[in-house]
Amino acid sequence: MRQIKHPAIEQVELIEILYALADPTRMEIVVRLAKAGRKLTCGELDLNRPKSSMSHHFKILRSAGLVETVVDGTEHMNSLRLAEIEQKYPGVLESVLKATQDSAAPDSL
Amino acid sequence: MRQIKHPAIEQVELIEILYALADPTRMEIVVRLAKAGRKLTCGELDLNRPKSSMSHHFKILRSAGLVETVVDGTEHMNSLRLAEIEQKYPGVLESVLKATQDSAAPDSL
DNA sequence: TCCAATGTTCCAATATAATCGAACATTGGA
DNA sequence: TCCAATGTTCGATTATATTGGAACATTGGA
Repeated sequence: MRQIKHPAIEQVELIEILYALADPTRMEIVVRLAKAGRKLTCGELDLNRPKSSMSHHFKILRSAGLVETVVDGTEHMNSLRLAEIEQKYPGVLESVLKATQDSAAPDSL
Repeated sequence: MRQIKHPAIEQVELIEILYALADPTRMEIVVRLAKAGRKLTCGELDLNRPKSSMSHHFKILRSAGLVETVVDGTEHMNSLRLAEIEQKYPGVLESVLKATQDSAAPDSL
């Protein structure tokens, strides 16, 4: 397998995006990718879970169209398809990311 | 049971909202409530499913904080908690609703 | 060529969710 | 008081998702 297949933005479904985000592990991955603003390997995204579990979640994130993975040697570099998704579903992903920022350790709680 | 309990907006979790929306039946309910712009009974929202199934989905929509139900005689009037959710999670619900409008039977496909 | 590193795939086990018939609760009206 | 209407709850069944160990594939370097 040289490179990994991803759905074209045309066939990305809103409900699949919502489903993919509706899991704490996957949400965490998405949030970290957004914060990083650069491609991250699965290893860098370590969430203290077995490789097979992480791979499972990445598969769902990819098939939902949220994450793009490019193979680089033995590593897989992951990034958010933020711009594409914003264009097709304006505000959806951005508002979700914004909401996670706001609720994450605010000044006073 | 006189009236039904709902979570306060403070305890409404983003991930619960996403989970609740990530189901075709529930998404359909939410979209119809949004389009109606008024309170609807479960009956008016008929999606050709048994009462017990509908009740199950409404329970999830309520516990996620998306839907408010007030008892009126033998009927249960349902409405979207759009304003509250918009205030807590700006853009999330609105952008999702917008996305469903845009993709629903556009002029050319 | 051999090997370590990075992920994926396979598989089985467990957990969670959806479905829906039947019984139940509540209400308002005849 | 009885009954029909509207939903909820219960319980069982089925379907779908998550989890993680083990084996596998690919790559680059020693």
